[in-house]
Amino acid sequence: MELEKYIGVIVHRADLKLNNYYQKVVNPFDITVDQWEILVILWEKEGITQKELAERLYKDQTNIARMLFKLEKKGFVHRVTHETDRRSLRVYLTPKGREIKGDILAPSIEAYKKTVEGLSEEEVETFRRILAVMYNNVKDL
Amino acid sequence: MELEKYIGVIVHRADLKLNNYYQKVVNPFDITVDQWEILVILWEKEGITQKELAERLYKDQTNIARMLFKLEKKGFVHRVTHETDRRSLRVYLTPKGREIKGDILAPSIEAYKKTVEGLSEEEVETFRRILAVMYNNVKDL
DNA sequence: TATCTATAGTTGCTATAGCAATTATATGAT
DNA sequence: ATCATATAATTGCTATAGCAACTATAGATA
Repeated sequence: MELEKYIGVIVHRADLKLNNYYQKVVNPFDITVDQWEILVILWEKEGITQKELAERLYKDQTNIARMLFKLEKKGFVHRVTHETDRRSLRVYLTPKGREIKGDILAPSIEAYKKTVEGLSEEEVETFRRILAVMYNNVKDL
Repeated sequence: MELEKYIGVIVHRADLKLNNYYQKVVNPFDITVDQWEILVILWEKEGITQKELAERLYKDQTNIARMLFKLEKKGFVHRVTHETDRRSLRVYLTPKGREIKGDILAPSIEAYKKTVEGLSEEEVETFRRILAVMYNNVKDL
């Protein structure tokens, strides 16, 4: 069977290219795409724990911790021990972290539009639906 | 804009899950998914250079070199200096590398079938087409 | 209360991704 | 033939992914 027939292969290639492009979009803000994902969640709701952040982003707690460490080092977030559970850390934005929210939205939406250029809204929806089916097909295997 | 609307975000999540599943499929053969991709190409044609392999797989030459080093260490491939261009290395399979071809095909096809379960062949084709459009939309940005 | 178990986070390890710089070899221009 | 440029591969660096092991704290139970 040809390599390009495998869904995993073509999705992986597309993922790399998409990530590459999105990285260029957020580069001016001195963050990575994954760090941007964390910020998107925090812009919506601060004070959640690392574990909650990991669950919300479907990412490994280990990596969330490491990304937050970098975001903290760069001055975008700070972490505070949970008042009633001293094992947990609550994550908050710094002024610098809140500041870029407004600047990053327009280029983000622009990036989305460029991604789906030439496709109808219906096609994009179809794509989402099929991708979700595939995701669910393999997620517990 | 919600995180899950971004194509890059959902494709990335799907990619991780797919890779995770495919890794489990090739685990019994002591290779990674990316090493499997290299082997698929070599099963079709041996003696190509690392550069050609990188181009064929749309991967970085740097990483191809490192993956081949690991495949060589594990005894699946060996590399020979090109006769007329001593900068290049031709990659060949070892008997061990050829051997697993037959054993890995069935589980690979099985994995494909599980991935597209519940989808018509037409839906999968639509998915491929839309993914290709998105890929081309961002590949040179 | 003492202990056992579960949980949040961290550290260490290995994998790929991709970029910059380096080395060795080829090739084209003078 | 010599020198400048291009190319194949390697090395080094930083990023995420994910697993196992470890630490500290919470919560449940005897």
